[in-house]
Amino acid sequence: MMNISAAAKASGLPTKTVRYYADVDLVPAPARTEAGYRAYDEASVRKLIFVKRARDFGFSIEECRSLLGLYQDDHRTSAEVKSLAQKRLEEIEQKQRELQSLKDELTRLVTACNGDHRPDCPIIDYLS
Amino acid sequence: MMNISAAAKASGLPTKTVRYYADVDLVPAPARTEAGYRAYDEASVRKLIFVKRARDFGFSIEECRSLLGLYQDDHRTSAEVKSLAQKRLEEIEQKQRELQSLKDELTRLVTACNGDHRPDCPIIDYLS
DNA sequence: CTAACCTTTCCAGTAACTGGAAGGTCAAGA
DNA sequence: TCTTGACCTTCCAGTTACTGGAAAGGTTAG
Repeated sequence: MMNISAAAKASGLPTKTVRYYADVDLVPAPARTEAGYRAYDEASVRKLIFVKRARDFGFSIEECRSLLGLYQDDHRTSAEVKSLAQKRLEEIEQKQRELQSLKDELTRLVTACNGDHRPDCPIIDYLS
Repeated sequence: MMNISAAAKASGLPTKTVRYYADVDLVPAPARTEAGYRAYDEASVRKLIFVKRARDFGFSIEECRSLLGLYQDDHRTSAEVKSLAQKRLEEIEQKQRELQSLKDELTRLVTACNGDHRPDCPIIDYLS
């Protein structure tokens, strides 16, 4: 059993975040010491690491909750997991398309702008 | 002079958002009626439209505040505006790189996953 | 024993709204 | 004139996923 900062270090998360995950019941501490300190075991640390990876992939806390449920469920099917990952992939692709058209438009404006000391600016003109 | 819902319609923003922009002093209502209703003129509506465009471009409220300052300043230089736009462009490019590597990794996992009724799942394995 | 460092809970703040409640205003129709 | 419905106002709370800080208590090394 380790205390919260050891669990945080082992999972690569800030202590505050580990406490937060316990608060929202995503990865609760499996036990408390006499003094009320959270005590984490190996299994919980693995869950913290799992959640950190999933968060880095952009899964929301609620999606992490689902994934964690599947992670702990020996009877899960890979189809269930794949479906969540595919949903996330589509979100990423949608975001990419949005960013690209944004970038194209902004690039055109930046290119058209002299960027000198004069007040004439196609960017401002476009926004107006 | 028009009331808030007319200004909202003219700018394409929700009424709540127009009120919010007034609250945070981004685009204040230029006047009030006797009854306390916000009264918007043409100039303010133009500012609302300007802010909406800039927000659609992903500029933050604080960046909009700067842009609006430049928009209203006849002595601005196009260099000032261009610099803000370029900063935003770099942020977009950074986000694009992050999304791409995320997508690559997630795509590999999704491809490797059978997505069938069996519990074996490379996605879960990877996250663990 | 004390200093340093750990832990706890709770409260507030972040960005940019959004929803809702309670209550005042206004224009049109019976 | 009264009422109905669509406006408007302010204020409070909630959203996401933490993060910072305060106050108070626990633990450990010297």
